Amino acid sequence: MSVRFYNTLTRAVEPLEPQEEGHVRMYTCGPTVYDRAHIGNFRAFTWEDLLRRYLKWRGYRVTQVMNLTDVDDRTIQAAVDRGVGLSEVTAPVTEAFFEDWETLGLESVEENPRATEHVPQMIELVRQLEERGLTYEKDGSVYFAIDRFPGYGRLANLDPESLLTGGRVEGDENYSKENPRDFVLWKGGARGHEGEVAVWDSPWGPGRPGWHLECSAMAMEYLGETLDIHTGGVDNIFPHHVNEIAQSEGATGRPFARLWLHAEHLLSEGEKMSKSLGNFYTLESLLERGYRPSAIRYLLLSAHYRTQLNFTLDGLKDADRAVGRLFEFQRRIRDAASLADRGSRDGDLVELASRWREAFTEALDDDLNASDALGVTFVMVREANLALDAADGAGAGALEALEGAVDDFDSVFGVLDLRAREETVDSADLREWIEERIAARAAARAERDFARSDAIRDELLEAGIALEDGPSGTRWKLRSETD
RNA sequence: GGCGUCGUGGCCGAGUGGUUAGGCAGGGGCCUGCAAAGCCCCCUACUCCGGUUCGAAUCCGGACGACGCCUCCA
Repeated sequence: MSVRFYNTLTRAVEPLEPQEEGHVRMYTCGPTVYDRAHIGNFRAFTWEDLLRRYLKWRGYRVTQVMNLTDVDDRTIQAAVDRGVGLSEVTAPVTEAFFEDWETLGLESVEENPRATEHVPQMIELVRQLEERGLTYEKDGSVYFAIDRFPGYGRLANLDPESLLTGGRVEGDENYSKENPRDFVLWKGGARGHEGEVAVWDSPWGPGRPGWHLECSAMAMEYLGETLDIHTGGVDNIFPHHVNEIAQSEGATGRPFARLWLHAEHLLSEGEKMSKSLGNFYTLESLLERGYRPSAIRYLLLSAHYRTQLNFTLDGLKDADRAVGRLFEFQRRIRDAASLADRGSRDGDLVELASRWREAFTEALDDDLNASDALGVTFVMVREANLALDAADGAGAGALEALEGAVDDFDSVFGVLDLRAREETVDSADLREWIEERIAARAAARAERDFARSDAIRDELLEAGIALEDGPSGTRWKLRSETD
């Protein structure tokens, strides 16, 4: 079986069929950099990272583009409110965004184009739409006439005729549309303070691009007229993606994207996590509370991307323990690998690793079923632990196979790598002190002076270091602050 | 009102016709100077009411409930 996904456009699961054999061109709706992203925003980005990593693991070359929307109503408003230029608002937010990105172990994508650096491409796109007679101009603004684009709203399963009969009809009251359902491509003029922070020349006079336009222009600039995959959150389906389709296909006459993938929301206190409801956590705030990036990443990935995931601090603790179990397993395999070959069950374990790989692939091939993939991984962990517990457990071949399985797992999920980073103590002085204390304790234990031994253990614990005595000596690790 | 998703054991969360999901918590055991950590074992659920079927958490109908979108939104 091949890799397949639920396509919002057709409401069916379809195989991935890149236009170019083995090369997936993917566009991801990125952040509007007006304010720090919250963990709900990062659910989508983390899922997209899983998608990217999985496609690569499956042997595809991936070219992924994720935009940065650095001009829109909110960024302009923030700049005007603070009396500064647009970039003074967007630059620090963008920087913080990529810090969080890095913290969650998200891979860099091939291109991160900024809207403000692609205004000429957007203007060109509007010109093409104009040539095709899909637009009209009014008071220096250009609008897309949805009546002239057959199939408008198909992605959202919307009937154009009934659009806006029940919802908000007012829309953007600063602009005068022929049809309230039309959307603006180019916002003309320099009304109020807007002109001070965001204005470009255009064939229709000074103004700025409308929302939606940057994604169409930049996606086609870097990936061509037809994308293999377009991703985003479900709240982008309408109007954003519907309008992207209208703009792009209106201009090129060709399908804009073959597969439309949408991530469901993170819930907080039973409702969509959002800035407006105030029920959100930023990554920073979670780290301040002592939660670890590996746990956050794991929790975000542990539910299927098309189901709403209720985000709780208790859930984060559970996730931290689950990552710990995997991390311990990896450590066990690596420690065992350094011991003498003693195995007689290599065949079984090599076969276990191979069965795991098959089940893992099957799960993720099926619309990126991460929960299922985690399930089969934990089954492998249990079975392998069981075999390793046996006296004649595993030899070099088996350990290599298991280590390979864990590496494969993490090249897709990326949580063990984060955990390893978290467990690292950078200070050489501190490491030296810990080793010295452990040696002192070992000496005390050798003399069976357990009072002194326990005092040293308590001393280290006080310093945030937990000791673990094992068959091959004493190991130490950092205590999780949420323990 | 229109469109859509969903209701699984203490919690989280897969599964779409018959066979163990999985994680966390909880209980028991092994290991240990004692611990901790780790490992193993146990814990068998599917909102309700009808229907189809030899058999339904899974399909169909209905009820109730939750969440989202309907031009700020990952």
